[in-house]
Amino acid sequence: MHSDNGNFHERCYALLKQIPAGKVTTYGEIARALNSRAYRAVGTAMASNRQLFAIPCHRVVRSNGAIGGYALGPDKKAELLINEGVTVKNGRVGQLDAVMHRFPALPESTGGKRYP
DNA sequence: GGCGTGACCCCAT
DNA sequence: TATGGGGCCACGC
Repeated sequence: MHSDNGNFHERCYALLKQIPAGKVTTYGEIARALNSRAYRAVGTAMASNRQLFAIPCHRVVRSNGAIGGYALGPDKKAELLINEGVTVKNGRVGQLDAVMHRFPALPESTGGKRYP
């Protein structure tokens, strides 16, 4: 149709902006929110992010609770999360379920099947 | 046009 | 609780 709204990357950024402070999400969750399995591409999008201050990519952690990677280093990422109120211990997020942010379902995927 | 890479995820041991 | 192996997708060269 008209256009795909740019790139898959931009959609990830849009979701990141919807994450409030004190909350975090996972790469897989973002891919899920986009109804895709491109968890790998999500990470690539973060790595491609040049606006660390505009896009809170530091609020994205691994689904296993690990901090993950960061352009300024994982240590800096943990510090930012702690500064926002997220409990980080030994480079891992505590109670990830408690700080996990949930995204709304996509309008085109509402109601029926998801993956064929 | 095709191939390798990567801020990953899941399961089995 | 760690560790290893296999699989998935979008992007750049």
